[in-house]
Amino acid sequence: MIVKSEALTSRGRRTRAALVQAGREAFEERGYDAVRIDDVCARAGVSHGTFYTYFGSREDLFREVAGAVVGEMFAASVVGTGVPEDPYARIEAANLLYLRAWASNSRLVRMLEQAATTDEGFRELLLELREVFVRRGAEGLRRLQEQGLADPALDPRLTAVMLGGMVEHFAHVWLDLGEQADERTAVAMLTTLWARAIGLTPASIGRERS
Amino acid sequence: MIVKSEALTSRGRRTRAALVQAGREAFEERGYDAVRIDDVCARAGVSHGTFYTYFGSREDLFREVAGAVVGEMFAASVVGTGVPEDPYARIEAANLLYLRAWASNSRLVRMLEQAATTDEGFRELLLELREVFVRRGAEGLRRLQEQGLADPALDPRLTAVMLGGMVEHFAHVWLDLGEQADERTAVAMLTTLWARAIGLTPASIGRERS
Amino acid sequence: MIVKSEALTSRGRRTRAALVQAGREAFEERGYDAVRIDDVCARAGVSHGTFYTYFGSREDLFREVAGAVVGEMFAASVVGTGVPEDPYARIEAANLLYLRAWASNSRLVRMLEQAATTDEGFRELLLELREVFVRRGAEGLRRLQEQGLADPALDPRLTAVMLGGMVEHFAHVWLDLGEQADERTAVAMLTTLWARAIGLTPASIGRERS
Amino acid sequence: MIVKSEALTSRGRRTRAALVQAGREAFEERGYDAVRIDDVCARAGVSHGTFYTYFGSREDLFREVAGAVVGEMFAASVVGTGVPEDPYARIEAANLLYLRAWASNSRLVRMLEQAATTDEGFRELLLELREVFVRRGAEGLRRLQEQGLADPALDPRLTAVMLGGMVEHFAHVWLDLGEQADERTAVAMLTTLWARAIGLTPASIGRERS
DNA sequence: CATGAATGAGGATTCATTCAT
DNA sequence: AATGAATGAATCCTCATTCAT
Repeated sequence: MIVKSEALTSRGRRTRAALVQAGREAFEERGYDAVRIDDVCARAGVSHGTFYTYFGSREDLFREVAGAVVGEMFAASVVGTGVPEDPYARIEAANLLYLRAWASNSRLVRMLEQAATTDEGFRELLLELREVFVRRGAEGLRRLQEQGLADPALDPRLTAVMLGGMVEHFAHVWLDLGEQADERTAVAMLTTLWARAIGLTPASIGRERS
Repeated sequence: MIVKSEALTSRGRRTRAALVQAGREAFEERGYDAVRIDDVCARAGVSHGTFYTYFGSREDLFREVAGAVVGEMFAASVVGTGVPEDPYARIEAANLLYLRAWASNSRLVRMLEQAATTDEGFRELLLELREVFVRRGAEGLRRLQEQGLADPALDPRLTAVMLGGMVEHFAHVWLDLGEQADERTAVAMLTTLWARAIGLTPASIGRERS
Repeated sequence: MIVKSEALTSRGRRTRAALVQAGREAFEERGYDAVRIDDVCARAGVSHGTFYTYFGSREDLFREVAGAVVGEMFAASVVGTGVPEDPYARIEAANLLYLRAWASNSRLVRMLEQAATTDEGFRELLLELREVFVRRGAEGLRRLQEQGLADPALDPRLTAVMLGGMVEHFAHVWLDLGEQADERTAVAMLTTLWARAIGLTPASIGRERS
Repeated sequence: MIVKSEALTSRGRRTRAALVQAGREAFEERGYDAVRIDDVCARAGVSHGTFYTYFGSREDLFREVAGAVVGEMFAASVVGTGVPEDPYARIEAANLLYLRAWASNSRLVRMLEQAATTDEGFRELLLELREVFVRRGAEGLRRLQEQGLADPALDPRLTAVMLGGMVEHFAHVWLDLGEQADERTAVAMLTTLWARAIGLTPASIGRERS
């Protein structure tokens, strides 16, 4: 079902936003299947009837929440101004953003993964999300290859999938499974492994620890 | 309450095994929350009353299934006889086993991850599973470092977590999300990235494509 | 509580009429119990809050619609000018009007019947409706009996109830249940059966097929 | 959904029958739309969960009830042994059965009519029910025509539809709408009208009041 | 041991109705 | 007059679990 959102008064918009926010928190805390619609309503301070004014089902709400999360991750992944010139530093900056983006939404993304196994729409959203990060990684590598700074034999996409996966997965074991590490060390390590894996040339690597 | 196999007649043992098998298939196909006890019983060809002769709840059954899966993965992760001497080939062999082990149980492991967010017992099982692979990776790296074949500055455990995560995660995107790659290429790529990341010395890398 | 038209502005009268019309269509199409107040409002192009400005409930609305339908049927049942002198032709003309009147409101009349099982008010309206047709039929028969053209032994009311029922019921099976017949044939047949049943004398019947 | 009825134990059969009986009474008393599943369960003395062991929905239950009613009407419509030889008496006997069959199930048949407007399955059941009575009437007429006792010009089916409708409809107004008449008078009247309408020859009619 | 009938807590959903704007 | 957001009573339906046979 299509999420209802057209033509709302400001009061309506507020209520709707409260439901989305409450839903997001509930999903985070309890996981998709444990969330009861009445929980969300109680959290948002509305009656359960009101829920159905804005959403047709829990899935509808999750669609909305997932969309918002993906949007935020897109926004967060954009390397802002002041990109360093040094390739190594650039990889490091990207990894920091990458790690944070996935870490701060770890639970919801995994719920999206779960939903994707059942629902085609969620699957597409998930693939779209991954694609953004994969593409960014692949393009970064291609640029380095063109500059003669990285191994030209590597397939950019597959490399990006694998190394990106390393970052994503680390975000998960780090935050969800309690693997001990401080962020600085983690990012440094991920960057070292990434840089070496793509064969970033010694000239750059030389600056690694300076 | 799980009735253990030991106390059962052979008929009982057969029924129990049928339930575990049916449960495993059902979990694989539909995901934890979507599995109804009746589904499992129908698949096993027993009445739902019988289920409670052997298991106290769906969670009990899943515990059993998860235990079996983890056991299989342990077994599968053991590099058998005829380990190559060449470090690169050894990494490659390990990666192949690693990839296959995770790929063939991807769905169930992710269910275990999900269950781990709620249930302490499952969390421990999951950590135990990961630990086996992390340890194996860390020890391999430590040996290479001792032999002077890998960068001695790398923290073995963290490196193993990250590079192991790369393999695990690739298994997931490859099989569950449809990322295109054939196994041979994937393993070669994972091995290249892994070897370079740990700074496997040129001597070995030189043999990479021979 | 029904707000009557008299106290309304012209805008109000228009809105009210739109609701009645929309309700009539909705009842026709979906049946009493399946009609939601929101359906009616949507069809009338007003918000559901507005409904309660004019009607207190769905039943109120149906009361209005039923009243309008009954009124139309009364009007339609009046044999207009140019009544034929020939008794047979007169019966035929009446049957045609009768058939059309019931056929064109078949669904709503049956809803009224349904409503009548529960609600005394609807029951009275229904009885009133039937009474008009029964009386007309009974009077027609009495006149023929007085003229010596019909069997004087027949009880006029009971005869009218039964033969009128034949027409009503045929209207239903013809239009609602798909019994095949063209209007001309149906009316001819109903008239033949009616005329013979009351023993319309040969003098008249002789003209039947001329 | 298909009604579940296969492979029941005797206890199950008893429970199921209790639900059907309770449903029948509830439908009779309150009408389809007013029947709550819990009402039926309370009446049958079972919990509402049990209802769903045997039926998937209220509609399913009604299907069953309607089927039973139609079956009974079929059985009741069969003119038993000792059929009179006299055509008039035969029509009278048939009308008595006809009237009783429809009168005793008037409410449920009208519910079936209502259901038929929405559901194809119910429509077919209704048409089947009508067809049995229509055919019986048409065949009776055809026999009389062959024996030269009834007007050979009448279309047997259409005549049966119309005169049968007269009986059906009278059953309704008599029992549901309170039209005053005792059964004996009603049957005599229906028979007189029916016999005359088909032009039953004076020879037979002569015996009418003997 | 196995069966399957019965139970009822739990949760989803609808929709008539109210009311502040 | 009209709006549409909010409400919550009323129902439906599922499914884990118990228990007599």
